[in-house]
Amino acid sequence: MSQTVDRALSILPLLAQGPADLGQVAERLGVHKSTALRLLRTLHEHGLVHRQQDQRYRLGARLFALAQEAVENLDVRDIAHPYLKELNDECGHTVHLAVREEGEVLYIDKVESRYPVRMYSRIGKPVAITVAAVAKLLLADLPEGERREIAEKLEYPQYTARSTPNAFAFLRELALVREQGWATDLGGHEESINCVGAPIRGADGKVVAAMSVSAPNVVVTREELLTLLPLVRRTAEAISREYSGTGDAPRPA
Amino acid sequence: MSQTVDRALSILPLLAQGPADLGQVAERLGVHKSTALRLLRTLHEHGLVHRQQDQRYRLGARLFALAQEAVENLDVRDIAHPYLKELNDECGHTVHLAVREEGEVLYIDKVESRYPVRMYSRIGKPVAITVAAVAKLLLADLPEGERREIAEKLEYPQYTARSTPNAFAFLRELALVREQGWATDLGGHEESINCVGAPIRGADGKVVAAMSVSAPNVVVTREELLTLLPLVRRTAEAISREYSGTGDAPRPA
DNA sequence: CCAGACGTTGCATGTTGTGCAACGCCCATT
DNA sequence: AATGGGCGTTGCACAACATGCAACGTCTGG
Repeated sequence: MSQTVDRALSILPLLAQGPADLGQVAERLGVHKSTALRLLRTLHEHGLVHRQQDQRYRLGARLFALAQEAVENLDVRDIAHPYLKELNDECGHTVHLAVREEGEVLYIDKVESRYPVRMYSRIGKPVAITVAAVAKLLLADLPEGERREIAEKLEYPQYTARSTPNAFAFLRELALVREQGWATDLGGHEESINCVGAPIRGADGKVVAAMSVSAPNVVVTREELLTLLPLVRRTAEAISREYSGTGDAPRPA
Repeated sequence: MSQTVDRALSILPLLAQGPADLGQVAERLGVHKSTALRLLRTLHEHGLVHRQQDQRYRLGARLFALAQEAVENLDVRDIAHPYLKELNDECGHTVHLAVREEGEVLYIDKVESRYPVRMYSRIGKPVAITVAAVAKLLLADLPEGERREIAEKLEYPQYTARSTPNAFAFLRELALVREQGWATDLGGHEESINCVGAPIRGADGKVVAAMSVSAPNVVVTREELLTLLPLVRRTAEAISREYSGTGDAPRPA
């Protein structure tokens, strides 16, 4: 919509492919050299473009700094919340959002069930890392070495008969979760409570958070809860798209 | 230099701090809302800016993609070569450049000594990973878990009496290298050859390559070679700056 | 020593970006 | 249900600003 800016921005993908000199930039933009020069100068002043000693232009460090700063200031919670609420509207159960922090997995958001029977959890509280669906999702994304290291250092409390018994079983579970792209906790923490969860990924494909839907047996059976899996996964994917800044105009309805 | 582009680019750092709506952008730019709108639209079309469902603007995925593409298409060798040549001009010894690739460390550039006595090495050839200064530099930057894993899988050929004897010694050496920011190989590969090396880092601070200066005892003693350390380190830092696109107008002389 | 290529500068032209004012929309308030 | 305010959006007249041209300076290679 703005010709000047449009031209200037067109330089960036061009330089991303590799260094180029003024003449090449001008030619590929279809403008006069002096025009290209002024655009490059402006980009340069903002640090988006760097001039190497052979006088050619390259993308500059500022671009990386901006990308990094943007990621740091991005709050998954802000972005995810409306989606979690919507999911809760549709299924009625408790919805959790969790992240990994310093070797623990913490709940950072929660939308309460509309059913009278609720499960115990608190925002900011570490989750039962060896059994919770969100914990499995977050750990499953780590490289194999780290997974093993963590799994071996953990304790495996037997909350119920279905709790993950040991590191070996946990690692096998993580491998499964990693492959299938979703996770469950079927009575592993409290005998009567089941969860299904899915991962939320950032622009680089790494898992940055995990969400899950939890419900007690008295409300829905294990099988009924599992029918929600497609919905949960779709929601997680929508949050991922929004979080990573991919795909525009989400649900213009 | 170009007002329109200047204004448009000023939006980016602003959005890096967090999402903002049209009014906020216009105000902080000091322009009319309609102007800000057109700038944002242009940025949006190029994918640098993303609109979330609450209508606010954020930095978009394209920014990350650009940064990533730029890094992938950056060739350390291209950038480093003139510096290596210059270093060789100043000290006369053989200069090497190496990178890590698939668990090996490979020489990717070399400037030959001007002295008649030369050391054996070939571009593209894997280096003696347990003793070479460049190998130590590249491995020392890895996270501790990976260092240990690699060290334990390596073999430790006793090229000379000074070769690294085993994984334990190697890990201790890597820790030292990591801490001091430079590395040596004092007769560990060939009894009569010594090297001093320094790391080359990318925009994110990670070591992307390593360089070293090598010379046989018959030309300079160990101690004399070590006096070159500051020069080697300064050169590596200059390459790092250039490679990461930091700091402008390198050596306008 | 000269020719060519490249980056750079100043300037006159008119294209293009600008601010204004008015509109439409959605949400919150009464 | 009605109303007001906030926000994003649009069309337009004006002139500011980006544009291309031509000329200059510099460096490199023949």
